[in-house]
Amino acid sequence: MSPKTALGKWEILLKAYTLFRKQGYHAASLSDLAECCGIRKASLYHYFKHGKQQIMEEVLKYVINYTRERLINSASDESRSPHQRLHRITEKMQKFYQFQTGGCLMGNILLETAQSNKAFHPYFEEYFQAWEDAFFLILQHQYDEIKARKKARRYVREFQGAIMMMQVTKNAKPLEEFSENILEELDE
Amino acid sequence: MSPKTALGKWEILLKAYTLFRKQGYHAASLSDLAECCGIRKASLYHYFKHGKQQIMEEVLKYVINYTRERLINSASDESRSPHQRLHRITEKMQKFYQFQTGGCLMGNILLETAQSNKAFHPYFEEYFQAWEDAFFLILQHQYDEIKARKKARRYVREFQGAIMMMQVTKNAKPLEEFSENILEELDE
DNA sequence: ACTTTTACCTAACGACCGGTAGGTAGATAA
DNA sequence: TTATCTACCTACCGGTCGTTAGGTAAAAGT
Repeated sequence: MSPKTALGKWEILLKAYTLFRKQGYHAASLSDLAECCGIRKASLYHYFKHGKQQIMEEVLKYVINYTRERLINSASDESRSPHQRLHRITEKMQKFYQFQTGGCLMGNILLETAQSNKAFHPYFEEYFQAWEDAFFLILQHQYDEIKARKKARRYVREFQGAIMMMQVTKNAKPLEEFSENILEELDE
Repeated sequence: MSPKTALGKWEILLKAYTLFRKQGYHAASLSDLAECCGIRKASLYHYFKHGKQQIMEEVLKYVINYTRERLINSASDESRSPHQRLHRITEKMQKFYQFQTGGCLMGNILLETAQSNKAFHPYFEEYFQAWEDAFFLILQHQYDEIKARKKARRYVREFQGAIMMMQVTKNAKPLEEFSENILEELDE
């Protein structure tokens, strides 16, 4: 099916993820992407017939899946206590975002394109809803429905704010402080 | 000094503020800016000899000053109680960001350029520090120094997260919920 | 063996980017 | 009155953008 050195859609998507996360949607060019994939710009259209926007959309889908399967999943681990689950999830977040130069792709692209590209909007909704649901799953055992929802939304706000502040402080302290903070709170 | 219809640096800066806030740094072009100022692109260089980056920097300075003077200032009003001050500040935030299509310029440009343009970084540091200091001023009377600082940093995270979430929900609820939340908390 | 498909390539397109050179009409200063 | 300065202008630069057309060699299917 493929010639010897076939690169595959997957590897391009991974490179695109990193590039878009660091550079943003507009500043990351298809030439840049092609170069760091070791192919020519026009070849990108073999895998992505609809160009840059399609690549971005597929990266957004990938991030949603990855987040669900690798970051958020421990929220529904019924064999552990709420505190254990929250601890596990903050641990994963810290490990993940510690090395993601440029922070959270979803937050970055959201703020860059929200006013100009409505095509991306459904992905943002799904992503942040997934985080809210994850926190809600943990909190619903300790609080009533309304209070748990409210707290979950607050966690999402603070989580994204923390990743934003990491771009200012240039270290992981904002996310650490967020983690400590919500773990303490659950003990009260 | 000026010909009849002189436009002035100030009006250009205001238009640039709105354009950069809505479109972002890279997507907002100098042609766009010139057009919505009613002048030609090259004329922008009369006021801003160093081009786009200088315009952005002066917008960042303007936002810092505006924020200090119009939004944050009530934090140091010694004639009011901490609760009154916090109420006043959240009120102003809501009135301001309700109509700022595209959210917070500082947050938007921070996430878009943090990895590629170090020239803007000092402005981001100053801006977010100003917010933290404002919250700290209010909180220092109720809590010890360390706890007040921690809480102030948390408010900044949640505040920025709330404005980000406004881009997802397309309404002002995240910021409202944040305001309710910190006001309740101060009463405890 | 022959055909089709895959995974690339080279070359070029028009549009637009930020930025520069140099001019000009009108207001101001001497 | 004359000289200077201000606030624009037209015209253009090289470069890069996303995108398209059309080719090619090798692998896969029949």
